[in-house]
Amino acid sequence: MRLVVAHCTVQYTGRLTAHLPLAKRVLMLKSDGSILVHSDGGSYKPLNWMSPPATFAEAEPTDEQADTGATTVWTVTHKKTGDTLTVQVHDVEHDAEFDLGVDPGLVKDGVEAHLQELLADQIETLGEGFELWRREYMTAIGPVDILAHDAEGTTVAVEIKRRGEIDGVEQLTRYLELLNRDPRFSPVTGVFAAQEIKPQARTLAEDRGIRCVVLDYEELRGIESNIPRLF
Amino acid sequence: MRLVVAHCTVQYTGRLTAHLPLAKRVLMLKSDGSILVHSDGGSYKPLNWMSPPATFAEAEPTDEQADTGATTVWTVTHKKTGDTLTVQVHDVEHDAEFDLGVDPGLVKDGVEAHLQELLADQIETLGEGFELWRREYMTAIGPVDILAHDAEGTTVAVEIKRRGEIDGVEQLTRYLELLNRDPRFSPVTGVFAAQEIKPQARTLAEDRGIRCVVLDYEELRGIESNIPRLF
DNA sequence: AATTAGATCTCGACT
DNA sequence: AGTCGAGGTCTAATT
Repeated sequence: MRLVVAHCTVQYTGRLTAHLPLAKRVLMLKSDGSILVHSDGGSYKPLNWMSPPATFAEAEPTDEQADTGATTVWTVTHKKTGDTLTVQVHDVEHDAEFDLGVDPGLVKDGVEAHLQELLADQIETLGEGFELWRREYMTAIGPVDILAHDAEGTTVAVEIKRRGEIDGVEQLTRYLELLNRDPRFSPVTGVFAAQEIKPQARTLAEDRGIRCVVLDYEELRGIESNIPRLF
Repeated sequence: MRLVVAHCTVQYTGRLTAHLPLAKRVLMLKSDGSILVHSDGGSYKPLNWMSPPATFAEAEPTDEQADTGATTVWTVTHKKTGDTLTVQVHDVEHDAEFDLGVDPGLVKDGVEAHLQELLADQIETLGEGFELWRREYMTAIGPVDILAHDAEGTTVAVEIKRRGEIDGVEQLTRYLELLNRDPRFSPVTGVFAAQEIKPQARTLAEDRGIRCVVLDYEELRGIESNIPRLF
């Protein structure tokens, strides 16, 4: 991994052709030959880049390039498609190399799936007398997270999100419409359960007669962990 | 823009929760409060990040954090969603700040659009007696790049790409099916024109009776530039 | 290896 | 400000 801060121009030729005018930028050269060109703004997407596998070549500028102020020219070529990125490096402010090793990588803590598991195991969180009926009940328009029965025996469809937003309410609404057209289930009531429910989503849900329940992840997990398990 | 190379752990909480175990990584802190966490591999997408607008805060580690080796703890919070990224910085190998200024930004050289212009102006490139009829002819499924008539007066639909691949042939095929169902046009023949045509795309096109034409951008532009223009 | 669907998508255009 | 569509998409999972 090499980090360079320098004035540079960049030219890309591949699926499209594009160029960056002369300006000071950060150039990140990875050991697989790939390169990222970042400015001090934007999101995580670089201004320009070359993805791996790629070859990196450093060369003296041509007379013409030297006349414009280039001191070095990098040519990065994609090994499969032949796409090229040409960086004309002008004055260099910083140039350093680091050995990072292989990264252990990102671990995603599947909170939504875990919430569903925990709530299914502790369905009485939604009210006394609740009984779990199905998890991931498949319908024509997708799986309903949880189907349960309340104390009166009425079917309850539960949609679980980590963060409850409007699209989650819409999703549950579609399930409810479908299930309510089926005499085997009708009438079906809805519960929108999330760790956090946005005001807009709550308003929409309650306006549609859907109950909102804020889940306490730590509490659900805490209760769970106190229950001895055999495996 | 601040560049740090350090051993660190990272925790993200927002739409999902995820963490990165202890390892040496590059941390790019932009002046809008955003941060990118890169390893020496992968593509341009960081292992973890926080997009702007965000606030950056640096604090002493708690005793517990210090016990695991953390020397500083960064908390990056998204100003609108409240998503947080927590970086526990352990030993620092490199830490430098740079003033990059505002980047002039990427300029896309619209080669496909330009190719279309040039070919429309020189439609006889496709054969003697060809005459341009329409550019960007709008249909229910999208615009056909060029509609022309050949020497016999038959309608010809032209699809132009910088790089001719299978999806381009599929696109042209859909246009041809549609146009051939319309008695005003039928019969319509197809021309797939590109600077470079992949073998698979050529095979598919010719199998469907679509003619392939490789365009020479420099030549088209050269001829064009020799024609005097008034504006 | 090729295909498909999701993404903390990002990004621009348009309403 | 939201919505829609495309991307040099990238990424992981599946065939």
